[in-house]
Parts: sequence; structure tokens; C-alpha cells
Amino acid sequence: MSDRTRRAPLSADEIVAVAWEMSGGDADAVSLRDLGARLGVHPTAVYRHFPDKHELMCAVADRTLAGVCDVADGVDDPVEALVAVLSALRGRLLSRPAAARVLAQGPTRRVNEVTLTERLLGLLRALGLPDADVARGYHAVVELTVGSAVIDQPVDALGAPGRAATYDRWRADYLALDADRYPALVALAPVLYRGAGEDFEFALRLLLEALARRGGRG
Amino acid sequence: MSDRTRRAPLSADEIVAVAWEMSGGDADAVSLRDLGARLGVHPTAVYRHFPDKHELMCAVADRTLAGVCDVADGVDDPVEALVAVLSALRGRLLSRPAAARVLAQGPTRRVNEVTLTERLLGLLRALGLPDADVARGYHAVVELTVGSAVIDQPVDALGAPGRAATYDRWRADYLALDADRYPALVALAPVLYRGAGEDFEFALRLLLEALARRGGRG
DNA sequence: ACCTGAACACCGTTCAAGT
DNA sequence: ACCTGAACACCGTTCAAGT
Repeated sequence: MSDRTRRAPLSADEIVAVAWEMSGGDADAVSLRDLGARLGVHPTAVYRHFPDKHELMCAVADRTLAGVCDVADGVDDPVEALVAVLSALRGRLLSRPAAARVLAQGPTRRVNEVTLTERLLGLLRALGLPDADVARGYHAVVELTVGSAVIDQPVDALGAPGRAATYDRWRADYLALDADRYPALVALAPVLYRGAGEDFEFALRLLLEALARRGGRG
Repeated sequence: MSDRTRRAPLSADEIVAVAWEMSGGDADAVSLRDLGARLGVHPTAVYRHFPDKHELMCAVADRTLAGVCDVADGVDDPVEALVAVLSALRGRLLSRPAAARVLAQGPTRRVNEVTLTERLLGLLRALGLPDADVARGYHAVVELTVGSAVIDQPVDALGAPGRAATYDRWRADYLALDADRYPALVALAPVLYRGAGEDFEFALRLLLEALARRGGRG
């Protein structure tokens, strides 16, 4: 490492950008040693910019939320806008499991998350709900979306053929059970796991339409 | 270690029982070294009974589900029975985060989970839904319950006073935002985070009543 | 058959030292 | 001011060796 290859000073933004890149795709963990190597810096240099790894990962998670709300721009119906934003959120969490795990442990209250929360609350208000129901509806849709993303992520990461094979295997396992002890499971095995994305949207619409009905917009 | 203190041969059940005890309470991780110490055995001895740590934790997670269905015994109304089982499930996941993390990564298809699935499907069928909606309703309530548990767990672990303080702080943070940029957030801050358990039950009943309505039992 | 010892290839984090 | 080196206290896992 000669002087002319010595890098410019680190910045928090650069660290987050590189960590964010590393967290994409299959790699579902970022180590500080790998991160240091990609930054061309000693592994412990990031401690000058973040107090610990968790704070860094919160920043990475928040970067994952940047611009999710934009998918609702120009969508007039609040239910459709909510479906668009929350499906987009789920998609981002699926493709970035490390971020999903951070966000699944409670709110980070960082800028993109706050922007997203504002948008969701605004859209839920547009359903004509009383404030208390807006708040509870917000918690409901976030819990459903995060739950769906963390449960579906491992299978989602397998890609289309792997997904189909996995779901086939699970259905076969259930079908092979004793029908006397597990009648519902054996009967319903063929219709379980028919597309995680569709199942999510079904649940989300059920929730949103129930909320809309409470708001007098049903 | 004299011969007379040398322990009896390990069994998979004993390993799971001790790991399950260790995973309770505040400790949200179990290391094989600690586990070995509590078993009075070399850390790597568990590899004779489980192929890797993940398989062990799946067994621990399944132990966490034992008997959850029992809370529905004697409850006639299927909606009330579903609320009872899923609330009990959420409670167990809250008190055992290591198990929650395993179950949040997809189905284990072990005995207690299968028993729980059978019960949930049976109860959803009792709502009079077509099979496809039973399956999608099942995925919906599981995603909501697991999402609620993983999101609420860290704050839940603080105990009642810590919970209240945390929620107060979050509300105060939102209230302090610029009301022009974040109108809904500032307006609704006072009614956010009003008891995670109540919020969960609200969302769950919304979902179940929407399902019951589809089944002609609304 | 069942378990141990020693090692391998990792982690996050602290802190004195360098420039 | 910013980063490095070295160390600390951990991880899960493998595999040859012991009894």
C-alpha cells in the first residue's frame, strides 16, 4: 500500500453504502472484517463513525427503505396505495434479509422509516377511520408485512425453481400424514403454499378492507 | 471429575430440555459451549445427537409450541378459539426469542408445529370458508402473529416500567417532529404504541372477522 | 459407542500506539 | 484527527484420538 493508493478519509455514508451493497443478494450477513477489506481500511476503523455494529445495520436498514413510498405516487385509492407501498416494502425486505432482521426488532425511527410511517398513517387516515383505529391499523399492517417477509425470505431466496420444489416437498410431507389424526392438514395440503406474494396480498386486502369498512368507506 | 461423578449418556431429549431452559427469560442466545457446561459434557458432544446447531434450535422451538392448542379446549366459537390459540402462541414467542427467530424463518414441520397447524386449519374451516381461503387465512394469521411477536419482543422484554418508558420516548420523538412535513405522525403520536398485546388482538380480530364474513358466518 | 482435545476459521469490540 | 496493531473474549464446527 503506497501513499498514492492510500484512500480518502472514511465517511459514515461511504460505510453504509458499501455495507448496503454487501447485504444485498444471497449474503445475509456483513462482517466488520469483510466490510473493512472492501473499504480498504482496518476492520475497526468503522468504530470511528458508528458506536457499534447494530447502529451501522440500522443505517443500512433505513437505506433499504429509501423511496418505497414513491410507488404510491399517482395512486388515488388509499387501499390501492397502501397495497402498493406495503408490497414494495415486503419486496425490499425479501431481497435484504439483514435489513429485515433489524427492522423486525422494532422501529429504528430513522428518516426513511419515519417518512414511510407518515405515508402509511396518512393513507390509513384517508379511509375515514378514527385516530385510535388508524394507529392500530398501522401496527397491524406493519406486523403482517414484516412477518410475511421474514417467514417467506428463506424460501424466496431459492429462486423460482427452488421455491416450487420446496413447497412441493412440504405439501407432500403433509399429504403423507395420518388423515385420522390430521384431517384438516391432509385435506388442505394441496392448497397450502400457493405463492407467498399472493397470500400476502390476500391477507393485506382482507385487513385493509376490514379497516375501510370501519371507516365507512367499505 | 472422578468416575462416580461421570454423568449418564446424553440423550437428544436431555439436550433439548436444557437448551430450552437456557433460552428462556432474558438470555436470547444459547452457545454450544454454555450448553455443554450445563450438561456436564464437552461442547462438541451434542454433535453426536444433532447434525448442527440449527437442528437443535428447531427442536427447542418446537418444544416451545407444546400444548399451545390446549387453550382452545372447551371454547365453542371458532373465532374465540383462534384468538385464544394465537394469543397464547404470541405469548410463548415473546418469552422465548431464540425460538421465535427459528420459527420466523419458515415452518419446521415438527410434531408440535404440525399439531398447531392442524388445529388452526380445523378452526378456520369451521368458519365455513372454501379450502383456498382456509389456506390463505392460515398463512395470514401466522404471519401476523409471528410478525407481532418478533417486533414487540425487545420492548416486551423490558418489563412493564421499561415498556412504558420506551413507548413514551418514541411518542415524544414523533411529537417533536415538524408538523408540516409529518402531519399524520404528529397528530397520531399520542395514540401510537398503546399496548402491543391489545394492538395484536385488534388486528387479529379484524382478520378473523373478515374471514368469518367470507365464510358466511359474519 | 460415545465423548474429549485440539485445532480451524471465524466473530464484535477495546484500547494503546502510530502518523 | 483518523486509523492501525494487537489483543480479548468469544463463536460453530471438524476430526483424530481416547476409553
